[in-house]
Amino acid sequence: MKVTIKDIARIAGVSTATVSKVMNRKDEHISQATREKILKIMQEYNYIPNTAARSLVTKKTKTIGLVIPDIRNPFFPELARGAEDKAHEEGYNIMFCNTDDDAEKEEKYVSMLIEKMVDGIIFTASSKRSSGFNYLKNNRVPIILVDRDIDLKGVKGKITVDNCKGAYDGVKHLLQCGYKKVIFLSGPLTSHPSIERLKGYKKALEEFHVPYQEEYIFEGTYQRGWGYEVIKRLLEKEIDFDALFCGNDLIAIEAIKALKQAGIKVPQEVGIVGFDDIYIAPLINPELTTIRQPSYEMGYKAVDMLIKLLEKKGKSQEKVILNTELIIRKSTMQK
Amino acid sequence: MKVTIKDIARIAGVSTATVSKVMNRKDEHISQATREKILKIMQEYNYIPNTAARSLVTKKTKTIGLVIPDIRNPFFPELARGAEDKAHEEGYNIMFCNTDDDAEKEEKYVSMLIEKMVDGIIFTASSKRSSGFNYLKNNRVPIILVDRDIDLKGVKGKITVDNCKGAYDGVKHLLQCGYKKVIFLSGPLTSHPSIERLKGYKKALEEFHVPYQEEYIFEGTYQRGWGYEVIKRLLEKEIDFDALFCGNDLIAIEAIKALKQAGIKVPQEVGIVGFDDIYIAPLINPELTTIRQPSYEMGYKAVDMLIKLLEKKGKSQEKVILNTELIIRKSTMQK
DNA sequence: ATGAAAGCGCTAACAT
DNA sequence: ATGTTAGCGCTTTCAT
Repeated sequence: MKVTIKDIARIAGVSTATVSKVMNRKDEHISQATREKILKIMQEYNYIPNTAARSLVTKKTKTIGLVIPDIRNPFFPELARGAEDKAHEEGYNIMFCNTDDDAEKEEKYVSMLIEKMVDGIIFTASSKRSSGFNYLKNNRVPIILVDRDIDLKGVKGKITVDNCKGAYDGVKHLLQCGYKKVIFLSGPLTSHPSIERLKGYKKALEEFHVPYQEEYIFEGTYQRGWGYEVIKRLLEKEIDFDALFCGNDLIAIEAIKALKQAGIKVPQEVGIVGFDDIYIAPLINPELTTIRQPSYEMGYKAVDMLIKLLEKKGKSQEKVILNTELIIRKSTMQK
Repeated sequence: MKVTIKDIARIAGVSTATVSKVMNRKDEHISQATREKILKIMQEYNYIPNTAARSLVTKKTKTIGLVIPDIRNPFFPELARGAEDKAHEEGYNIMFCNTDDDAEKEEKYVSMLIEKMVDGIIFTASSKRSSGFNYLKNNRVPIILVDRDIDLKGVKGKITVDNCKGAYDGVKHLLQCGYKKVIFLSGPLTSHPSIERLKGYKKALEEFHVPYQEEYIFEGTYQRGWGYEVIKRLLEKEIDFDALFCGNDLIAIEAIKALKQAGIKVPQEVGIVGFDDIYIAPLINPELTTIRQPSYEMGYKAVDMLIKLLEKKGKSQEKVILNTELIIRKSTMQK
C-alpha cells in the first residue's frame, strides 16, 4: 500500500497540516520534538509525497520542458547536459522533445508540455513559424529561447551567441591566412543564426576589400551527408575556391572527407573553418579550426535564467549574448 | 484566467462528468449533439486539461523516466531519440537524467522520478551498485534495463545487445586480417557490457590459438581523453602490438590520433576496430571499422516494451537481445 | 443519455 | 505550536 500524508499524520499523532509543514520546511513554528518524530516516521515508512497532489494546489511541478530540434545533432547533448545539471541543482527535472525544426511538432510538443504543467520551457525554435502559437493564448508558461533569437509571444528571455561576430572572426582568420576565395557552406538561411553568420561573412569580406559573390553562398541543411554532397557538386562544376567557412563542424568534417577523396589538400590547398567546436573537432585529421560555441553554458544559463524568473517572479525580458571563440587548429594555415 | 472542466461544463450546460467522458473518449453513451457541442466549446475556449488533477485520480502521468550515464556520450543521443520517438507516438513524454554511472546519483534520480510518478523507467544502470535500491521498497514502478544486463529489483524487462558476440566478431576480423597482437582497450570492467566483450575477445583468441595475455587488457573509462593517453603510455613503454580492439568508437578515434602523431600507420602497422558505429565513424580518416550497435532501436524498443507492459498490465520479465554487426571500413586491412 | 457526489493527496489560510 | 477546513481539477461509480 502506498503511504500518504494522512498515514504519517495518524502514526505521528498529528494533523496532516503539521506533516506538510515539516516536509516543506515551513516549520519555524513546529517544536523540535514533533519535527523529529515526523521526520523519523517519514523515513521509516519510506514516505514519498505525491507530486501530482502537490502540483494541483501549488500550480508548480518543478519540471522544465526542453524543446530542441534533434538531440542527435552534437550541439544539443552539450546544451541538454548543461540544462539538466542546473535543473537538478535546483531540484527540477527536465522533459525533452525533438522537433526536427518542424513548426507543427513544435506546436504539438509545447502544448503537451503546457498540459503537463511544466513551470517553464527552454526552446530552440525554428524561425519558420507562421506567427504566434495558439497554445500561448491562455497560458503564462514562461519561455526562454536558446540559440535562436526570434520574436515569440511568451518569451521571457533569450540566450544566444553573437553569430555575426563568430562568423566574422572565422572568415577574417581565413582571409588573414591568405585564402582568397571563401565559400560559405551555410545552414538553412531561414534560421536566425545562419542569417547572422552571413552578415559576419560579408563584413569580413568587406573589411578585406574582397568582393561579395552570391555564387559563393550555399544554403544547406544540418542533415548528415549534405556537406559531403555539396563538395562533390562543387568539384564537378569546377567552381574555384580555396577556403570553406562552414555552418557547423559536421559539415566541415564531411567537406574535409570529400576534399581528401578528391586529392585536395587541407589546409594547403583549401582552408576550412567550422562552427561549434564539437568534441570531435580536435580528433579529426587535420584538427579542425572552428568557432567555439559555449553550448553547455547556454543550456546551463537558460535554466538558471528560467528558475530565477520563476522563483523571483521577475518579469524582465532578459537577453544574454554569449561569446564565441576562434579556435585555431590545423585545418587552416598561414599561406 | 485558466479554463477548467467546470467552465466547459457550465458553458455547455452539462455536468463535468459528461465533459470528462467526451474528452476521454469514453463517450459511447453520449449523444452526438452534446459531444459536438462540448468539443466545440473546448476548442473555442482553448481548454487544456490539468494533468496533475487527472494523475491524482488515475495514478498515471503518461511520462517515462530515462536514466542514462551521460547524454554527451554519442551512444546515448541515438538511444534517447529512439525512446523519445516511440514515447511521443504513444502520447508519452520523457524525463531524462544523467547519472555519470554514479550509484548515488542513480539512487537520487530514480527516487525523484518515482516522486514525479513516472509510469515507468528506462534505465542504463551501472553495475557498481551495492545491491537493491531503497526506493524500490514501496514502489511498483516498472523498470526496463537497456544496454546493461544486471539484476535489480523492479526490473520488468531488458534490452541488450550480444556484447560477447560483437567483440568476438571484431577480434576475429582482426585475426583473420592477419593481425597477431591484439590489445583490448576496454571500458570499465565493472560494467556488464565490458565483461561480456572481454569474453568475446578471449573466445576469438582461443579459436585462433592465440594465447591470452593479461598485459594486453587495458581497463579504461569512457571519459574523453583516455584513448589518447593510453596509447601514449603504450608507446612510451614500448609495448608490442599490431591491433587495437576498442571499447567504443571514441576510444578508437583517439587512439588513431595518438598513433598518427607517433608516425604509426593505420591500418598498415596497426589495425583498429571500434564499437558502436557512431555517426562520425565513417567520417574520420581512415574510416573506422567497428561493431555497430542498434542504439536508436534499443531506445525505441525499450519504450515499446515498457508501454506494452503498462497498458497490457503484463508482468512478464522479457529479455530482448539485439544483434550487433561488423562494419568493415578502412582502419583494418587484409595483411 | 446524463448527472450527483465522493475522493485522489496535498497545501494554505485561518483558528485556536 | 498545532489543528480545522476548504479547496486544487479531475475521474468514476452509481443513480436517474
